[in-house]
Formats: sequence, structure tokens, C-alpha cells
Amino acid sequence: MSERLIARLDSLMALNDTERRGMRALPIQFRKVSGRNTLLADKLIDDHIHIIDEGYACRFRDLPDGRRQILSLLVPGDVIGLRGFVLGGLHPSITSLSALTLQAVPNVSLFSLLESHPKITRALWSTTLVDESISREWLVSIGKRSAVERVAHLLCELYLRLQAVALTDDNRFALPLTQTELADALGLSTVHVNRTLQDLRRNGFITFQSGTLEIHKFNDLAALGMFSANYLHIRDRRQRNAAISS
Amino acid sequence: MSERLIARLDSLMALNDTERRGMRALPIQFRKVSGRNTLLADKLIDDHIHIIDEGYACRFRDLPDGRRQILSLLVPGDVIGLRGFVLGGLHPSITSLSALTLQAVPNVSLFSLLESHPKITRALWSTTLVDESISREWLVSIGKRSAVERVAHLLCELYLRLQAVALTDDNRFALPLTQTELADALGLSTVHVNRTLQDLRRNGFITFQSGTLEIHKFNDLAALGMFSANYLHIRDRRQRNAAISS
DNA sequence: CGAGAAGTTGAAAAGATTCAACCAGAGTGG
DNA sequence: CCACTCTGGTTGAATCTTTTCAACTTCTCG
Repeated sequence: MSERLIARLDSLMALNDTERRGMRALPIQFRKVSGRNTLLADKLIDDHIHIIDEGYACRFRDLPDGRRQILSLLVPGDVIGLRGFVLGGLHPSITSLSALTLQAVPNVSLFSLLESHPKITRALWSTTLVDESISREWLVSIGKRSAVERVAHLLCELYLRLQAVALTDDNRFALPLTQTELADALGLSTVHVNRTLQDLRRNGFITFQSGTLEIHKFNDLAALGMFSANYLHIRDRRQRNAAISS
Repeated sequence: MSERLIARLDSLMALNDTERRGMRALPIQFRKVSGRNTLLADKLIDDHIHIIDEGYACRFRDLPDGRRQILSLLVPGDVIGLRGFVLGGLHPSITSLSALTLQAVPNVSLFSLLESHPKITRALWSTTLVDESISREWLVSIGKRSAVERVAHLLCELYLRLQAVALTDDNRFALPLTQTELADALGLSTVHVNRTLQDLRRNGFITFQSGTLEIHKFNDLAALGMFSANYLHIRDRRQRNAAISS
């Protein structure tokens, strides 16, 4: 009974009762990952997909010479392991960025559910397409945006993603990333991220201390980062209700 | 009877005869796009997905201030429009990089085929996952690789992708991109791409003239770009045969 | 042959990185 | 309870890669 996942899929594809029931019937096992920087390799090779229930994680790639690129940030509601489920092959490396609670669903159970529920399949497919959408937006950031723009853009993205799963409080949210991790996500050096964050603070856009980020002027920050939310495919409450009642 | 698409899906998921028949029964319409730099917007809003039969195209994003980032290069066998098919919403901008022949399949026909063929669904899903895989690799390139490494990496990628659809001839293949377009794909300036290509030529890695690229020392180029092919999910002929006979 | 697009070159400037040192805070052990 | 250590954050200066600008060349094609 992974309500997180049901909510996520529902927001993408508006499930009906049969489909919800099918989802609720999936066997779920909760798994805990204790601290930061724990590789999830062992969890990922055992034929389960995982939904993040609490905490943050990231996919990353290490280059032979030690450089690291963070490929995506994973927040509650995000699904891990669909690539392996569908395509097979190697998992990208994933590591926790905080303590995590995961919901594990056996691949076989999911497989048979999908056999008979094309709409759930499309909903899950959608989650991977949203992931790709985000990857592409990161490509734009890293490829064409300046340092300040990049940071601004990422913070806006995270704010909306977390808001969608009700993890923002006013304009604040938990952001337990070190500046080094931000740098690896943004394709910048740690030092430069540091200076860029100072810039944003000095100009009153954000407060960022002890793992909490507060955005003071979202619209200005969004303008600065040339941020436009549609690539996240988050339906606001109005749209979602409309979809459900139709 | 889109053999291109069947071959593509088969290489990802090994279809059986029923599934092939289903695919062949899809109504296909061939469409031509005459030259370079033609936007495909009109083709994409009319409820068809398209498979590239011949020619090159790319997805891109323009920023408000005129900067452009190319998000992916599309070669024969690649599918366009699955995001819209599954998720709805806006298409990313796509433009031709050469004359194109497209195979158009009506969304409705595909939709009903997928309702009853979960494996075809998973195969199509796979194509979007491979796209994402490539996006992520580009993220690594743009985020962490130097200019030479990036160029080397991209050329290796293209070589293998085109080889997979039998469009390489020896170590040569058609690469009808301008240096400006390469720059937009790689997150570099045109000038710098120019100098980088000269570097690669001077060191005997490649020849690149009149739209044809020749790679003289693939392994060296791959080493230079820290290229490793698995993210492309191209099965070589041996693996494919094994999958079919199983 | 002429015009426009693409490629090439050099020099100056900008943005980001690197290096190295230093500071602040959290957690540990004596 | 306090020094001690470790991690993460901050600072300055030098350096490097890449960009920008502007001019010039070469190629392509009508």
C-alpha cells in the first residue's frame, strides 16, 4: 500500500478504482538507509524497484580520474530502478544524501500488475519521462546557463518538486546537500558554488543555513534562472481535481 | 510496415511473431522534410509519432536571450513524439539537420496496439529510457569533461549509434552538422569547437570534411573521451541472436 | 561570378578553477 | 568539560580554459 507511489502516478495519469486497488495489492517492504553517503547498490540488484518515502538521494557518475557528476536528485515520491526493471543492464550509481526510507516492490509483482494494466504502465513510463525532462533541463543549465543562473534554476526546481509532495513549509525546505554536492550536480567547482550562493544571499534571494533553504523572492529567483516550471509536469491542485472528476 | 521501428524494438526486447505482426499492421505514412533547419512543429502536433527513416534531426531548447542548447541528436531508427504520446504536454522543439524521411504512425493505432501488447509497450518504453541514458551521458560530458574530451566522446557515440543502424562505412559516416551546431550540442562556443576539431585532426584522430567524418583510431578517441559504450544499450549481433533463439 | 554561409585566426576579456590557507561547528574521547 | 579532529564552509590570489569580438578566408551554390 504505497500511497506515495499511488499519489505520484495518480497525479500523472488519474487512475481509477480498479487500478488503485491493483496498486494497493502490491506487496511493499519498507527499508531504511541510515545515513548520508551510503551507496544503494545492494538494494538495487535484488529485483525490486524502490520508491523514496523519506529523505534525499542522487544518481551519479564517477569518472576514472575522480571527477563526479550528479545526474539527478531524488526526492520522496521518486521511483528508483525502473530502468533496470524495463531495460535490464547496469544501474547507475545511487547514493543517499540523508537518511532514507524506501518502499521496495518486487519486480515480479509489478510485472504482473503491468501485464493487465496498461494505464499503470503508462503512468510509470511517465515518471521516467519526467526524469528525462529534468535531465534535459539540467543539460540546458550546465550547457548554457551561467553559474548564478544555474544555482537559481536548481533551487527553483527543488522548491517546486518538494512542494508537490508537501515537503515545503512556507518558502522553506530541507536541503541537506553540501556545497560540494551542489557543485557536482551543477557542473561547477565547490569554490564557485560558494561564491555564487553568497551572491544570492547578499542580494536577498535566499537564506541557506544548517540544511534549510529559504527562498525569499521566488519569482525573482525564477526570472534570474530563466526557470519555467512546465518541464516538471507537476499538475497543480486545480488541474488534478479536474482530471479526477472527468 | 515500419521495419526500422520493428528492428529497433526487436533489438531492445526480442519480439515474437504475434508482436511483429501487430507492428506490421500499424498504418504507416511516409513523410518528407526537405532541407536543413526545418522545424518539425507542424508534424508533431497532429497526433502521430514519427520514426526517422533517413536523415538527422535534433531536439533543442532556445533560451530567451538567444542561446541554444541541443538536447539530443536523432538518427534513423529514433522515435519522435513518445513523450507527447504518453505524457501529453508540449513537445520540445525539433529541427531537421538534413533532409528527412519520417514514418508517421497515428497515436490512436499505436495506443490500441499497446493496450494488448505489454511487451511492445516495454520495448517503446525502453527507447525512451535509452534516450534518457544518452541525456545523462551528455550531462557528464558537459558537466565534467573538457572540450576535447567532449568532442571525442560525442563522435564515438555517433559512430556507434550509426553503426547500429548500418549507416557507417568502414570508419566513416555522414555528419552533416555545422560547427555551430556541434557547439550548441556540446555546450561550447563555435570558435572553441573549431580549435578543438583542429586539435583532433592534427593528432590524427579524425578527418572531417564536407559532412563526412572519419575516425582513424576509434580506441584512442574513446580513451581520450573516456567513452564506454554500454549506456547506448546497443546489443551487438551475437547478443541479439542469442536473445532471439531463447 | 557573386553572395551568403561556414570555417579559421588572433587578441583581449571573462568566468570559472585551482591551490592553499584559514575558520566554524559538530562530534569524540580523554 | 574541554581540547582535538574532521568535515564543510570561506577567502584571496594566480592560473587556465573558454568565450567574445572582429576580421578574414574558404566553400557552396544559384
